[in-house]
Amino acid sequence: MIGLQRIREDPDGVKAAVARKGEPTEPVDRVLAADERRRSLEAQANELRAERNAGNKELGALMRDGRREDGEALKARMAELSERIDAFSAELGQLEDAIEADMLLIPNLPDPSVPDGNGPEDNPVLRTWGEPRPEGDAPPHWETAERLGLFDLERGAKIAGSGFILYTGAGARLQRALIGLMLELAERHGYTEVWSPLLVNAASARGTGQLPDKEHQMYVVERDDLYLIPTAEVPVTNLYRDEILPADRLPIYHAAYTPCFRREAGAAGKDTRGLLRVHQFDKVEMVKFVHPSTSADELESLTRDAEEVLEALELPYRVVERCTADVGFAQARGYDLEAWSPGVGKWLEVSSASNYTDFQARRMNLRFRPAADARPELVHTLNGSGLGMSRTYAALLEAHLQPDGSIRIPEALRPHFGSDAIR
RNA sequence: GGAGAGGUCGCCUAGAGGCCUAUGGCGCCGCACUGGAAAUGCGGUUCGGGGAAACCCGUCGGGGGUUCGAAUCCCCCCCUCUCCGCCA
Repeated sequence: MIGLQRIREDPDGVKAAVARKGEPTEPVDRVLAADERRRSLEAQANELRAERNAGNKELGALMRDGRREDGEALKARMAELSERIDAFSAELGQLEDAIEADMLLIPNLPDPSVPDGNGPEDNPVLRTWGEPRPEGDAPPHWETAERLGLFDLERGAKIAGSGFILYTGAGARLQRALIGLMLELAERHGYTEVWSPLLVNAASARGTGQLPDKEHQMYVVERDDLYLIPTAEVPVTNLYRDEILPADRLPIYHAAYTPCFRREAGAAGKDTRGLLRVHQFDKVEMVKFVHPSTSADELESLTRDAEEVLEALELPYRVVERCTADVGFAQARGYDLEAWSPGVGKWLEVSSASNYTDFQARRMNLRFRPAADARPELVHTLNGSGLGMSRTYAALLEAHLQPDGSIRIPEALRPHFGSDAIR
């Protein structure tokens, strides 16, 4: 959610920013009108409430003094007053619900620096690292994985369905090694590890912005009103929901390894082979809670932290900035890290680092107190993958394939994997 | 899943239909005293909304209800603790 204040002060600026993201601006107009009406109604209702409070106080005194007749007369007047207040409250309640519903439709405003664009193809490439192998220099990862027995797609599908990967033997160990390395790097970069629930309640899903707009992406446990997390961002960002943090607690960095569950509804037919688009994948996520004045810099260092994972894995990658069409609904700005996949012939998105500014914090009512006697302010939240496992895994199988058919395990991964190659 | 006890302003706590405009303590902030501090004293200290301000309104886990009036009574839900059951 963005601030109502912002809409009041600069409705045209807000609408222009919303339009840059390709989102509808009608909710902004509706909020503006409803807010004005709400304030007028609230002022009137408050006046009546003040009158009732005073009257009831007087009534209490009359009853104590035993002046029953005066009391009964006042009581009748008060009953009428309450009826009028109820009528106001009912209308106010409706208005507030309408405002709330529209506010949830308004995206975070893109940072002015975000480049314009119509889709991912317009994301400018900021830098490239490493020496990408020529396309076709290695077979697609699913062929190598099958040859070396690293996963069993058919049995995974039998157990749960297509898109649920069963890793086997060295393939399973490689998965675990990657998780271990990523957590080690995150810890070295100052992130405190958390190990979180994999199901969240509706309030948490709403807090980070999965509800209401991304409900179709999540698996729902309807009976218990819980959601399987699509990313660790959801539980970890909600850690401090409804809290006021002392200023000296900031910045807070957390990292978490979790599986992620995504229905990928609407993506049928896209990237169906191998590990490119799956319903369950593993990920180490980094989450930051920071002072608003630092969030721009924090996004840069967060991105660097993710890049270092790719460098440790010796995987050539590039950094792109997401353009207006590709910046998420809740995000103000962000970068994608894409690892080169010579077998598939594509740059695979393995990490996404984003600044949510105060958008999630407002939804979550997550604040900090700048000074002991100051009013609370919203923190800024950021998150980035470090990294998403299945695509990283795919890139690794292709980038490190040796002429003899083995997979070279990069130096940094060896202590976690236990040997220097998969043969 | 069953039974019981609870949930009050950062923490502890009083509160049992109108003297609640929510008490007291701790902590915190300001001031005084001090060379500086401690101790002490005085004042302030939930969060949100409206207003230029004075001030007004809401807020006692959440939501409904009863009532002229609810922290207080009734109903539903959530959470915590204890015991029982089941179980890795």
